Amino acid sequence: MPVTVLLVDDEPLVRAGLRAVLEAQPDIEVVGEAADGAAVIPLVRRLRPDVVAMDVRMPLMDGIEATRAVLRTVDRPPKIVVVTTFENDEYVYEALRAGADGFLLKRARPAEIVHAVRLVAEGESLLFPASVRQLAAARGDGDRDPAARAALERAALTGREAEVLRLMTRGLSNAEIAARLVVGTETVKSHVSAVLVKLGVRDRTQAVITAYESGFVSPG
Amino acid sequence: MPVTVLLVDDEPLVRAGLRAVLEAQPDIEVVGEAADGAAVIPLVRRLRPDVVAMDVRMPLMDGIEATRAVLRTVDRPPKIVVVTTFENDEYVYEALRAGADGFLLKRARPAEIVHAVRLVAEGESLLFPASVRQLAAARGDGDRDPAARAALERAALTGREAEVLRLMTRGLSNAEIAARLVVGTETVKSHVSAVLVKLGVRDRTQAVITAYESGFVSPG
DNA sequence: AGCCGCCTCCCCCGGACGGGGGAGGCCCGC
DNA sequence: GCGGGCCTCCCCCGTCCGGGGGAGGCGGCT
Repeated sequence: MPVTVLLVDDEPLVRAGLRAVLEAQPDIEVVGEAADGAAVIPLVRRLRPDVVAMDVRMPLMDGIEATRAVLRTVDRPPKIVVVTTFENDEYVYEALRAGADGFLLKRARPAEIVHAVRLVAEGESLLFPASVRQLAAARGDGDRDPAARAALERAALTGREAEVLRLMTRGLSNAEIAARLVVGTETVKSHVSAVLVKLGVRDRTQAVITAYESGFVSPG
Repeated sequence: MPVTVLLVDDEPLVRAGLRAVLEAQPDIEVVGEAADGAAVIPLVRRLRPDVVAMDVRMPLMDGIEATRAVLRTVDRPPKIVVVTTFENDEYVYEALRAGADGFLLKRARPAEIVHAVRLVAEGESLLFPASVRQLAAARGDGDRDPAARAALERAALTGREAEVLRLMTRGLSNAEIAARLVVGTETVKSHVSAVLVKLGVRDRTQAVITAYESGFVSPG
C-alpha cells in the first residue's frame, strides 16, 4: 500500500509543487491539503496519513504548534516532516523538540523530497544532512549528540526574551517595548542584553537580521 | 493554438507548482524551465514562448536583469510576468521599468495565476490589482497614473543610498560602512538619514525591517 | 528546605545614533 | 551656461543604546 501524505502549507503554489513532486511517485499518495496548522488535527483524524509535510510558517497556527498539537491529541500520530525555506532555521530544533521526525528545505530537489518522505514513512528519523551540518557548524558544536543539543537548549531564548525579540523585529524601541509589556525600561534592557548575548550579536539591528535570517520572523 | 510558457525560477518546487497549475489548463502549455536568469535568453530564442514567468530573485542573474536582457537582445520578445513573493516589492517598479508586462504573487491562488498568464498573453498589461493597491497605499499615492509612478521614482533610493542600506541589512555600523565604502562617517550618516526619510522610518533597525519586508533583501 | 532559573528593577557610563543645518564639487541634462 | 541631483564632508546636540555591575522576589524542582 502506498505512503499517504497530508500537505500543510499556506501557499497554494507550494502545495501544488509538493503534490506534483510526490504524486509523480507510484508509491506515494497525497490524501489531503491544509492551508493552516489550525486545520490539521481534524484532517489527521479523518485521513490518517502516514506522513504530514508541514510548513513552519503559517498565519494562524505555525508548524511547531501544529506539530505539538497533533502529537498531543492524536493517538498513533503520523510522521511529521517540517518544511522550511531556510537553512540554519531556529525552528529546526524547536520542531525536533516538538517531536517532528525530520525536516527538509523547500529548495531541495524533487528527488530529495521524495526520498525524505519515504524515509520518515519507514520510521527513519531523518534530518537533512546538509542542513544539519550547517546548523552544527553555525553553532560551533560538533555533531548532533545529546550534549550538543542540550547546549543548544541552554542557549535558547526564554519566553520573555523571545517576546522582546519579536517586538524588536517589529521596530519597537526599548521604551515602546516596556510600555507594551507593562514593565520598566530597565527590565527590557536586561532582556535585550540577554538576547544579544544568546544570539551572539552586537546590537538590536543585528538581532533583527538574525531573526529574519533564522526564520524566527519572516517577511510577508 | 495554446499559450506557451517558459518558467524561470531557482526553486524546483515553485517551478513544479507553476507547471502543475498551468498545465491543468488545456489552452496553456509549459514549453520549458530554467533555474536562473542567465539561462533564459537561449531558451527564449529556441522555444519562442508567448509568456515568460520569471522569478525576481535568482542566484546568478535576477529577474530584473534577465527581463532587460531578453527585451534588449531578442526580437519580437515574449511577454514577461515577474513572479514575486512579496507585496510592496521594491522590485515591482524596477521590473515594470525594465519592461515586464505584469507581475503576480507566489501566494496567489491558482485561478489567479492562470488568469494573469492568459491576460498578458492577450497583450493586456496586467498588474495584479491587490498588489498595486497595496503598493500605492503603502506609499500614500493615488492610483497607477504616470504622475504617481514618477513620484515613486523620485522617492526611490539613489545608488549610494541603496548600497548603504544593503550594508545596514548586513549589520554594519556607520563606522564600518564608512570603512567599507572608503568615505567619512559623516557621509555615511548623511546617506543613512536620507534612507530613513525615504523609507519613512525612525532608525536603522526599522530600515532593516522594511528592507526585509519589502524584499529589498531576503533571508537565505 | 534549598537551589536555580526566570523576571523584575536599579546604578553608572561611554559610545553610537539620529536630527538639524550647512556647504562645496561633480556631472548631466535642459 | 545654469540648475539640479548626487556624493561628499562638517558642526552641534540630545537621546537612545548597550556593557558591566548588582539585587530581590517568585515559582518549580529536587
